[in-house]
Order: sequence, then structure tokens, then C-alpha cells
Amino acid sequence: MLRDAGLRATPVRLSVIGQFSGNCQPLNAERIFENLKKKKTNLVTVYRTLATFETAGILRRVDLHKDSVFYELAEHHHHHIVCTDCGTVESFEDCDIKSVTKNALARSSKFDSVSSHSLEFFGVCRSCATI
Amino acid sequence: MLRDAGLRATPVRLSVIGQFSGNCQPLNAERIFENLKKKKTNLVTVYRTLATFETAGILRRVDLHKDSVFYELAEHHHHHIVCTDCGTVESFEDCDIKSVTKNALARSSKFDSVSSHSLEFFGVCRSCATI
DNA sequence: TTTTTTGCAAAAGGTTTGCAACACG
DNA sequence: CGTGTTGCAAACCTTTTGCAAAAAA
Repeated sequence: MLRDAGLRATPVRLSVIGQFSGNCQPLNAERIFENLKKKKTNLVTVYRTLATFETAGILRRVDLHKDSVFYELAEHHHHHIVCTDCGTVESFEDCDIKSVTKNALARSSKFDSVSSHSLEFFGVCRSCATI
Repeated sequence: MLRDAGLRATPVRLSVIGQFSGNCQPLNAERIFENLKKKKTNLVTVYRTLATFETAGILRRVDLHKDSVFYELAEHHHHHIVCTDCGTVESFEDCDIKSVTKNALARSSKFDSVSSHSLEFFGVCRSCATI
């Protein structure tokens, strides 16, 4: 993955990729940094790693209406349901929005194509709703 | 609108609502503040107004993968195509994602319902693609 | 060895908070 | 008049930048 992107394989980078591979939840810099504490690295390095990976197309940004930016593996085409109360995030994979995309492009005056989309749902989870 | 939300009608608030009503583009605090400069107000007040309006359900947050938070009228159920190159934003209204929503909820173990969703497309606009 | 990557410190930028003055209703 | 709202200054917090030391290839 790193080699394909022309990036050097460093411990931090390998560990960051590992964190995403072993986890379906989107992660933010702070969280990744916590998981790396034992590795004695720097939060700045995490931010730089995330930026590099996003540019390389390894990670993609996920907007969860939270205070910091979350990422997930680009190859995992996920969408999310976010609890606006407790912040829990649930992911789901299938999204058949081909027809939506087609309609959007048909009506667009500026775009001929799109390269990605983000789709997130927001609501109150069952657990928060019942308390 | 303000009365319904139990909010006082102040000049800044009326002007902010006016800006959104007369504009289909999502706006961020900085932009709203610029449009208000003649009114001699404060950027802090703009942020507070936006937060109040979001809580009141008058505005909703739009994530455009930009550095600041954008908003639009909640009653305008819009989605957007954002150029990842020049940043231009095009809005579209129709989005038939009922079936996607239904599927997501059917597979969800934590949510029985959702109250909103955000759907944005990203790509390179025709103008940026040809240059 | 050469180029990329990291660490540290410091800055930047967007957003929030405390508190007193102000204004809507 | 009373409570909600604003202005100002300052703080906050996430993210970015500069530069020299360290590490990958």
C-alpha cells in the first residue's frame, strides 16, 4: 500500500494503517495518537501521516459533525449513522445511490462526474432515546 | 420563525436569516460576518447566532470538506457537489434515498430511526478539469 | 548518501467562554 | 423592568508550519 503510493514504510505509518485495518470505526488524530502512546511518537506526526495518506488515497475523510476530522480506509466504502446525543457511530456498507448520483449529475451545470460522495445519517440511538 | 423558536428578534438575527433566505449557497460564519460588516457587529455574535439557530432547528450544518463549518436553512433540504479543486459548490434538491435509509435502519442494531442525513458529492468541476 | 520523515516548539485559524453593558418584549 | 442578547478580550483546541535531527532506501 505504502510502496504503491511511493511512501516510505515507517513504524508510525505501519501502525496507523494497522489501526484502521483492525477497526471499522472512523478514527481521529487524537484517538490514533492515544493508541500510539506506547510508541512514543508525536501528535504532529499523526496529523502529517493522515494528511499524507489522504493525499495518497489511502484514507478518506469522514464528516461526523464532530469537532475533529475522522478518517477511514478509502477502500472501505462505508457510511455512518451518528447519534447526536452520545456520539456513537454505526457503519453500514451498502449504499445504492447510483440513481441519486445520476440524477444529480444530470441536473448539474458544472460537473460531468464525481469521484466520491459522503452520506451520513444523524439521529438519536435507541439507548439514548429510552433513557 | 424566531418567535416559533422562542427567540428574540434582533437586527443581527433577522439579517442572518435574510442572508440565508436570499441565497441558496451554504454560508460560513466568516462570510456572514463580512455581509454584516456595515451593521457593525461582532464575529462572536455570528457564531452564537449560528449555534442558537442550529439548536432551534432553523439552520443545519453542511459538511463540505472545508476548513470551517457551513450552514443552510434547515427547511431547504439540499445536497451539494463540491469541487475539490476550486471549491465551488453546486446544490441540488431531489434526493430519493428513502430506500437507502430504509436499508440502513433495517441493518442497524442501535438505531430505530434517523432525523436527518447529509449527502455530498465531491469531484472536479468541468472548468477545473479542462484547464 | 540522498531524500523523506520525524520531533519539538511555536504559530495559526476557527470557535468558544466570561462578564459587563445593552436591548427586546 | 427583567431576561435574553451582544460586545470585547481572552482563552481554547485542533491543526499547521519551520527547521534541524533522525531514519529509510
